[in-house]
Amino acid sequence: MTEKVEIEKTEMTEAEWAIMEVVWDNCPCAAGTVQEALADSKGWAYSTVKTTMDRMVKKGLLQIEKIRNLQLFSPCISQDQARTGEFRKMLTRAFNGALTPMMQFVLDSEKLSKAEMQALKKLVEDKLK
Amino acid sequence: MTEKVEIEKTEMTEAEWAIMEVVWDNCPCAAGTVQEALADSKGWAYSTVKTTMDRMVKKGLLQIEKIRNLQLFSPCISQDQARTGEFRKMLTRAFNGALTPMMQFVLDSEKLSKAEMQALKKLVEDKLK
DNA sequence: TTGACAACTCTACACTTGTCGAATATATTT
DNA sequence: AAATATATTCGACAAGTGTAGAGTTGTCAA
Repeated sequence: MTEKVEIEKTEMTEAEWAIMEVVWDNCPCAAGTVQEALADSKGWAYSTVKTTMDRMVKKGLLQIEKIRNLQLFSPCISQDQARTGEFRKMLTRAFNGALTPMMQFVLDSEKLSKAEMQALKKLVEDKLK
Repeated sequence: MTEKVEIEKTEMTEAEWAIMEVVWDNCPCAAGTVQEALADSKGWAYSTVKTTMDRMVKKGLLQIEKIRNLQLFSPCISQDQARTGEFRKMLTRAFNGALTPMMQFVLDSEKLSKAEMQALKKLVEDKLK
């Protein structure tokens, strides 16, 4: 018998990502909370945020738990899952999925500070032990 | 006097990226060439490809050079620029722009083979020299 | 009970993207 | 020149996204 594995799509638009971040940090959280948290940076109206969040529920990015009359949203995917998704997408697209060339590219093109290089070196060495 | 620097948006959809790759490899190149190159993987009609490419011209991703009645497309941004764009976007979104944490995450979550780790180690060491 | 609010639902609209088919224009081959 | 093959141009339409006002409903203090 074949297990049905749900592979969650973690594709998110900028707006969705912004909302997601607030939800990750304040889970579970109401639409109003998100709206307020993003007021400065985005200036979205309540209904804008709410509409987007409702759509995110439909897409399986968020879920709602209703407490009496209040809707509390929580993420359906962890921040790490989302990070992995973003990373993978970038890797696939821009480097054909190949890690080493990607690393090469980063080392060559992003000008890492000495400190960053040292940190990285340590990371690698520790990992190899 | 202030120089006006055009910062090119490298945002691309999946479809656009696929087309871009063909153009990078066959520059300058006609819409038909792209359509044929993607026939197997995408199965798009000629007009689908052409419409998308025209839109890409409007967005500044491609440019057209016309030879008699034939339009030859070339990229306005290099593959490296696009790669950098993708990478940066991922970094900003998922890691708040911080490189070292991102590296940490990759080392922890992507299961690199011994060989990849060795390769990476070498990359870093060479860079540090 | 009556406002005043806060939260939610509905509807809308413009723009982008994915996808083409049909009509035209141009070139090439009999 | 007529027929054939190519390219290009023009809509078009459905989904998805950004963005939000207006109306409805539930809640709480006076």
